Amino acid sequence: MERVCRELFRSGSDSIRIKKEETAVKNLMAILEAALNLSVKKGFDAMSLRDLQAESGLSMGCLYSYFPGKEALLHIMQDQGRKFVMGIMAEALEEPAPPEEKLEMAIRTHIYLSENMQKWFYFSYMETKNMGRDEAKKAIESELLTESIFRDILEEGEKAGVFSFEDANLTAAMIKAMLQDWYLKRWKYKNRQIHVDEYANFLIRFIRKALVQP
Amino acid sequence: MERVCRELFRSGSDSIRIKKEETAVKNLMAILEAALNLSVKKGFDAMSLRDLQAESGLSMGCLYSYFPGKEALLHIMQDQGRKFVMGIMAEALEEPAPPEEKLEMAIRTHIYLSENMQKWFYFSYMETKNMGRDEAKKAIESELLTESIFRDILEEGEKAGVFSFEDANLTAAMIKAMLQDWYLKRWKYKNRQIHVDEYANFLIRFIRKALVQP
DNA sequence: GTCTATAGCCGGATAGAC
DNA sequence: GTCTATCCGGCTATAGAC
Repeated sequence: MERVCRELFRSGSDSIRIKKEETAVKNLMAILEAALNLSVKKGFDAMSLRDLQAESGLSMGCLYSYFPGKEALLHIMQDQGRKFVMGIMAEALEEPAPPEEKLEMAIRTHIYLSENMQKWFYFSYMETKNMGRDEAKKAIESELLTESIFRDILEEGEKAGVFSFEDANLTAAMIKAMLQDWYLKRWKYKNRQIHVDEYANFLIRFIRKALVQP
Repeated sequence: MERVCRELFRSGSDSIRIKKEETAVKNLMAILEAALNLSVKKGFDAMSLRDLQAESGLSMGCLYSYFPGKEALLHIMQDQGRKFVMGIMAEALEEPAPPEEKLEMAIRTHIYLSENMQKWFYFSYMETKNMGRDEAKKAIESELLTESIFRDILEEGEKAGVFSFEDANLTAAMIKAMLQDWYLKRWKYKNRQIHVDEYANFLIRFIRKALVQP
């Protein structure tokens, strides 16, 4: 969280009117944390800036020296989160490896990442539709990029003769759908006391079974 | 749609102040259709009653003689839709059949139902979090009920020796996640020109592969 | 049954004191 | 850098004419 906020400050967004890095980062953290909590609880639209003021411990006027308006805040949250997530995914997959290992690595990385950033993933998914055309486009591109990571691994595996499937696109889409269930239906898995390791292990085996020739 | 609205009228909800069935049903259809369209486009919260007035062709005052307030409208939409969907699913699965056929029947019914009622399914999923405690509970129960339909079929199949899997609950959850992708990511499948039959056929084979012993 | 007009409130945004 | 006070527009909801 601190890493994200520091980067946001240093990116030199002219909407931040604060000069001192330490105070800026500290308050940005309070703001984004509060906004995420409230958005997940009641939805970004339903969250008023007065709610945000109370939850973050800052005043109305102070909020506005960190972002120029409510809509801009939504974009900041989406953008910064996306950059961070994409960075982690790319980092995890940069070393070459055989397709089976790479698939497992990609699945595990995504699940553990969405475990640690569960609120952001949930928020990002649910609020995509409320964004303007250009921002919605970025969200879609991001979804397709993640999906293409899996599609590429599948195709590599097919060439190498270790995977067999009908349609790489559809298979990748199904993998993505199953990954998303982990952060979208968290209440369900919590109630059933399914731990993240259990979910990841199950999913890897489930997918592997579907990837072999009958 | 007409069927749902007529039933809503006849259920004798005292919030409907209109006496003549034909006018009531006609207007209810206009209202629910408009509300669904607007909710899907911009979200239920962001839809104002003035939007609804314009889209439905009725006046502000008239709207209020069909439902007592905006929040009540949300509940009506959720409730009526849920009743209808559950009725169809139960109807489709009432006849006994071997587990393999039953599984296919359940998957197809759900996919084609969510194809025909795509907007309602999308709306219902996205707006669950905005509802009060009691209504949210009903939505969760409904999700678990659908899931249990699949879990029961899986367990029947395991006893009969035709299916083999690690965990019935998790497997059912994964099936549900893949069914949901069809109506949640409709833009994706539309762009790729994946027809509903293609999706259903693919999914059935994909799941079947994951249900056999390696 | 349906309409228009209006009450009353709440949210986003800003000005300017400290 | 942060606060309080205030403006203004849009929202839900209702009253009462037709």
